[in-house]
Amino acid sequence: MGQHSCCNQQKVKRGLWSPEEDEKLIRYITTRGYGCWSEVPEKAGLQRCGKSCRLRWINYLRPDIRRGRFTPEEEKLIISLHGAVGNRWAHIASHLPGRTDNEIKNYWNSWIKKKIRKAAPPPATKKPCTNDQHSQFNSYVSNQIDNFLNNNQDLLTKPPLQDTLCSSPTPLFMFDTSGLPEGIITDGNQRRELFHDPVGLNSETWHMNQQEVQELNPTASFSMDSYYLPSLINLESTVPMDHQVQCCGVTEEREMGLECLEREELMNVEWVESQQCSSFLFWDQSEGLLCGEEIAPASSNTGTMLSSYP
DNA sequence: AACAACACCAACCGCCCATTC
DNA sequence: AGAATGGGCGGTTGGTGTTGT
Repeated sequence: MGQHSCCNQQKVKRGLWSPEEDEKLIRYITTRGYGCWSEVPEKAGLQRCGKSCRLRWINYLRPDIRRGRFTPEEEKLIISLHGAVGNRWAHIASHLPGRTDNEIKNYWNSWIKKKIRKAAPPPATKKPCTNDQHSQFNSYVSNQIDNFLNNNQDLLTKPPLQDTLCSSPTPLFMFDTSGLPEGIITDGNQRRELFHDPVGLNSETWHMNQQEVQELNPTASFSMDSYYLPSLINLESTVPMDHQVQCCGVTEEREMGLECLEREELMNVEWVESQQCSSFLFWDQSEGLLCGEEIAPASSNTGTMLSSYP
């Protein structure tokens, strides 16, 4: 297919938008709304392609855009979400009201570049990888862990957690959840994963999502009766004994989303500490990074740092 | 003060997918 | 059914501002 027809026109202007163009686009959108973007340029009197107009509006002009530096809370949320879903910028952006996918992507890329530049050579004891993809992915996850640790120094002073997180010889993998309907999946005899949209998270949302799951798959089952810390509950009851599960938390109180993952059995778990927390990263001995976030209400006294040893 | 290197980020590109014809 | 179209998304580029020498 190639380029969009709207962008084939020779007369379309490219490059930075002038204040006059912005004004035209704002005036048009605020009075007429946006339906068909390909019609916008002509009707708004702009020498741009519709796609360019759409991008300009979404990434810069719309009134609910939140500009300025990312707050530490936003940074941590991005880290968590990126750990859970990877480069799905639009998905991540949907969890940060007022932020655009482009902004988050730019932030992440410049941040990664910075980290890579600063990164030390990999330790010699690191398990060799079988292929380039594996290597790239391990490096990628290691960066995430590194970043998370850098941003949570105060939480990572406990030797067991710090040691196991930083020096684990285990190759890291992440479950591929792409292609699964957001909200959930269950497959009966393998691992079950539950996801639900954190936007506007509340018990109604949670129960509504359970209902949606049931509609999607009548065999789906739910072990929690509350949306509080379902991941921990499920991990504790479902990860196999010979698996190592670790969790580090973020104590900032904030509303966050939830990526919840269930495993069949979880034994031999040691709750290292109990304190309030709202964000977690989970590792599994064989699977690596499992998921990136968790939610806990301010009043919760559930545990935050979890580690277990085979 | 001048230049180079770096960092940031707006904008574009190209691909994919859903919808329409 | 299949081509055309439009919207959305992630990757990339290039201009500009900032920092370092």
